[in-house]
Amino acid sequence: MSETPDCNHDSATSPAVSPEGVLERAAAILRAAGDPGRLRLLELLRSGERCVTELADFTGDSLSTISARLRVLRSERLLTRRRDGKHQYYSLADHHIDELLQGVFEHATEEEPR
Amino acid sequence: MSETPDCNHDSATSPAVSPEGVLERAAAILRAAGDPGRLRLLELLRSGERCVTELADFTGDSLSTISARLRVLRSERLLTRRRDGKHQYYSLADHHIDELLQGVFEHATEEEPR
DNA sequence: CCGTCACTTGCTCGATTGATAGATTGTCTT
DNA sequence: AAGACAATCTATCAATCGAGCAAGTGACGG
Repeated sequence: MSETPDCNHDSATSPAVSPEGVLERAAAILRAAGDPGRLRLLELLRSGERCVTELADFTGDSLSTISARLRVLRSERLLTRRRDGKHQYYSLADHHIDELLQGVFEHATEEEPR
Repeated sequence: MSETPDCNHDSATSPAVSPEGVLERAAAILRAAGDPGRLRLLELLRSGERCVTELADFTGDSLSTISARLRVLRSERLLTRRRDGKHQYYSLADHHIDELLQGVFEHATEEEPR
């Protein structure tokens, strides 16, 4: 039973690892952003707050589709919203999100052009 | 047909938007990283290259599960691998990935303790 | 208060995903 | 060349996801 693995990674010592909760949280954020439809919304919101109808106009998708996407993003706290009369104005939750988007887009841009 | 939406976002002018390809690429990266199992692997690899068996040991998952996760990450070019004898050593594809992970974990850590 | 505009929610359906077992390939060691 | 070990591949299954439609809610405007 006692394994003596052939593979001698000389007790390479476990690297520090995030607690389970943080990991789940981080994964949830990434997954929420990891859909083209939702990512487009995040990108649009980088330039400031927008209401649902505006976003639907930009993307050409139905109101209810946009609303559903926004709900996912908001449930992972990537977005906040604010009501003004009939309108709900959505915006990025904080500057971390903005930086994250910046980073991903840079990376995607520079390896894409091939 | 000509709509005069009640909503007067005074021609808020379309924000600049990434070309479709970049958006898809960015979403694919995020989606690949957006799974707790895969994200854990990425995190482990931040401290240097590891072989599949090592990773399986750390996480407690089966070899074939780890291999499948690594495949997804590699197919999105978040990882590279290098063979050395019987072993395949995986590592992060570049420093952008490392920075991205850093960013996400910071964000997840600071809002988690709620 | 009644209608309209701006969204949101509930539901169903087809598509994608992730885990797992088992067969297979590749690389030493002898 | 045979056997053992490392890793990958294939096929299957359940679970989750995203789109779209239809019905529901909330805030004005008359």
